[in-house]
Amino acid sequence: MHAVKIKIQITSGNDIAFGPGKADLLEAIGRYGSISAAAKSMNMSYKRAWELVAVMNASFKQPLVVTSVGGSHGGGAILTEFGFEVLRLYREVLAKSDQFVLSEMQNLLSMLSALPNPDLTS
Amino acid sequence: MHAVKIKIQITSGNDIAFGPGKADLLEAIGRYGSISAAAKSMNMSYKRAWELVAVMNASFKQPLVVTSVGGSHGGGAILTEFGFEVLRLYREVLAKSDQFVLSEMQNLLSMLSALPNPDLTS
DNA sequence: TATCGTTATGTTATCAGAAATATAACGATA
DNA sequence: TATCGTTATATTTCTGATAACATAACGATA
Repeated sequence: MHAVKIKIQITSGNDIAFGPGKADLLEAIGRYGSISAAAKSMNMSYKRAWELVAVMNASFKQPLVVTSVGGSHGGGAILTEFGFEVLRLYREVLAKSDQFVLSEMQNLLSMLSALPNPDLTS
Repeated sequence: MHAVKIKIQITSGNDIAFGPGKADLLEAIGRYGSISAAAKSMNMSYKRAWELVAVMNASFKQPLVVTSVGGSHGGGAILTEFGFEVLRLYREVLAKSDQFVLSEMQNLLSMLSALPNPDLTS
């Protein structure tokens, strides 16, 4: 029905150092140990995932993901301790912020019409 | 340099009842007394502005903007008391949230590399 | 009753960002 | 030393959101 969507991005210069998409990707990389598998799991192209990782790594003091190429399984990617910590902190701030914003938003929400508009995409 | 960008949208069913763009538009309509003048001031097309107004008005219990067509000056649009109040509340929540998020974000920000990446769009 | 600037709404064109495709390099292991 | 799945990267194609364009209706006022 009604919802409050909050999006928090950390920008660094011209590019987005971290945000919701990168957080999800990081989590998937942690789970699968591979950029390509992570990308596939969220059906994102490998190329895009690789680019996001590159920006992240370049934006922070330490790499969040380290990759290795070649080898019997072709290579892989692992989430560093640092990366894991960034993810944890981001998620934590997001959860707190969600709660904060939602509580602050109550009076505004009460001004919305009870029923949403009909969906016209048919 | 580094910044935290926070975006708060209120969704209602499938469409976005309110958000940063609509807030700016509302403010401009209040200032200019016309959708077309407001649109022009933020160089947005009249059509787009009109659509945003339509969604807003349909999403809330009362209209935020009332329009009149024809007449010596062609017509116009005014921000209702209700619309003004929605705008005020939204801006208030946004400011508070900005502050909250920024303070919660400090440790994460300290993990960013000091210098942003070079801009490659040249 | 002609004018004028605005609201209201449909149609077409454009373009940036994303997807799709292609290809090279890599190196453990069998 | 051939294989295989992955990283790494360039190029081409597609698409969906938006801009641009067009047009009708409206009505106070002069």
